[in-house]
Amino acid sequence: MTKTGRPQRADGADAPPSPKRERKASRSAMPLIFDDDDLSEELSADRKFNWSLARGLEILRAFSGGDASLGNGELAEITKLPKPTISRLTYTLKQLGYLQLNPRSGKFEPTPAILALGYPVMSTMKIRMIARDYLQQLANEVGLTVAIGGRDRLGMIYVDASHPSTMMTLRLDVGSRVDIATSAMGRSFMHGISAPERELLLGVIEQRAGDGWPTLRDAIQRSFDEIDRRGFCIVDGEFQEDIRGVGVPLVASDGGAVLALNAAGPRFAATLETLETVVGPRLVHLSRSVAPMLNR
Amino acid sequence: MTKTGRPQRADGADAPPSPKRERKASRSAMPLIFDDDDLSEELSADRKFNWSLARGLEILRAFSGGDASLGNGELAEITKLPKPTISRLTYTLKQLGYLQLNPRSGKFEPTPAILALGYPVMSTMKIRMIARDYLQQLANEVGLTVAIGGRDRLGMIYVDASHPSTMMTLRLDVGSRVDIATSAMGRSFMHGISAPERELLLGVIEQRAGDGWPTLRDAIQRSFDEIDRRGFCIVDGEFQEDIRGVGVPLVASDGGAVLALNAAGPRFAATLETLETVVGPRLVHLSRSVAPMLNR
DNA sequence: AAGCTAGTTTCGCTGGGCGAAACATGCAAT
DNA sequence: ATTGCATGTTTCGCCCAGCGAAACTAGCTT
Repeated sequence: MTKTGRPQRADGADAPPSPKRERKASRSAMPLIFDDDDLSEELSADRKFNWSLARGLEILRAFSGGDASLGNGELAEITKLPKPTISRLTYTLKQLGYLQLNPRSGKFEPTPAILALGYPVMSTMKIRMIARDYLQQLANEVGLTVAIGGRDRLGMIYVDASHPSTMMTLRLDVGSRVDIATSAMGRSFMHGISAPERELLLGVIEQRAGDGWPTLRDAIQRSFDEIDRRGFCIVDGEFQEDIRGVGVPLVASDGGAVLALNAAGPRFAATLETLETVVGPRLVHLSRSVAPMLNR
Repeated sequence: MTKTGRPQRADGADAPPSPKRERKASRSAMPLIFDDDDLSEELSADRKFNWSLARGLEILRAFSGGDASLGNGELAEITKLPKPTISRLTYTLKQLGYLQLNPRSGKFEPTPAILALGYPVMSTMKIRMIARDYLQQLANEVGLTVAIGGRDRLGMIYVDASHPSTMMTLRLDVGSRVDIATSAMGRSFMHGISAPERELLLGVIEQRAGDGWPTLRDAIQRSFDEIDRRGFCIVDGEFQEDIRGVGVPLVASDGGAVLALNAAGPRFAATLETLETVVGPRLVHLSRSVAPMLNR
């Protein structure tokens, strides 16, 4: 506290008109961006870190909250940034074509231009070329969504997803995000990374879990054990009520990229037994066959 | 020129050690970002525009050039920004998880986290929910890739794409970019927007086309005429040798969002006659059926 | 007309961001 | 080793781009 970001306009006295609110930490503290993060803060006072860029990107992320369009006020609310700052950053993003102003509502909405940013990720991931057809085939056979995901903060992002032709609901597509701690995919990913990285992640997850940590920790541990034992883990209803899924780590043979595979769907789409006896082993097999091709 | 961005460290004389290179325009001029753009510059001296954010995003865009990974030097090359600036911005993007350093090559590569930025676009576009099945059905029937696209600078970005089950090559997926001036989709889009917007765009395209403009202009005009006459246009080999496609504007009945549909593939996948008699009319029909549902 | 909500603009301050230059590092060729 | 080159990072001091409190404007609602 005490260390305010920028002072208000100069005046005679120290703080004449507005000593009222506590003045939330600004600039130097910046807890906001990493509300949901890991390696987290103490970028503060980092001469190399560019906050303007970080803040602008945080605005784009704000739309992941589920609202199709957001006004400057709402964005200020979500990001905890002061209104004039939001105003300028949204203006910039609009000029660059990443946001457009919906004239009817006076709110901003993200534009297709943003998708262009993600395209390099998709197009250069060898794994997508390699595994595409297998994913689709497996999805059709088992009647579940089969996906590949990589980590983003405390979530897993689908980089590829195949839906069975029958499934019309639960369309989690490329770019979808599932929780790293309570999903089969997330736990499989954590199993695949190095011990130090894993500890770091678990530390942040613990912090965020609060009281629920002991339960969550045990559940995660059980998933790890499952993977040790038979290569895959099953999570039933933890990530989302009525959703169950199987996860498998996907680690390049040379230790390069770490990803994870999953197959998931609504409970009625698969019995636990099917997941154990059919889907799990199939996923493990898939992971084993494509892992060697991941090497750089 | 002459107006340099920032002076170098203070010294006695005006420019003692390095009056060699011309000092390329910086900061105020900033032609670089909009090399490929439209509404373009003269954001210079705009108190509301945040350059740090713009530059950072430009770095992410640089990966669209086709290189899977880029070093700071290459990025400096591409974006025309000075090396220390690149260094700091890539550092920031790395900290935020959008870039990762490939330890083997020492270069940066984009991460799945970037896909999370685009997800809101995809998930909130009603059109995708509505048109998905139609696209897939049409794709299978005509054996071509069928897609919906929106504009990004001077390109069209696929916001949804369905491939026929038979097509393994030419997988232009979500996030793909095709030229606005030489593709059926791009021309259809231009046909759909308001006259002033269209003129603005054509102005920029003209500039960029240089000598080729008269030819290009006529070709675009012919496409517009086709759309006037029968609702769709066919472009054969202009965007890319050996690719042909059909485009149709997709305009919300209330004049809201403007998008475009296309069906495209390698020449052997469809005769011009098929495009004219079958694919074109089908696309027009599709556009008409979904347009009313686009209203906000 | 008064109140309220949402967003923009003003304004003066200042520290965050900047780039030239120096430094570090890695790899080849001599 | 030494030199040379290429790539990337750090330093350093300058200064203006970006900042936020406060004032203002525009739209609604009461």
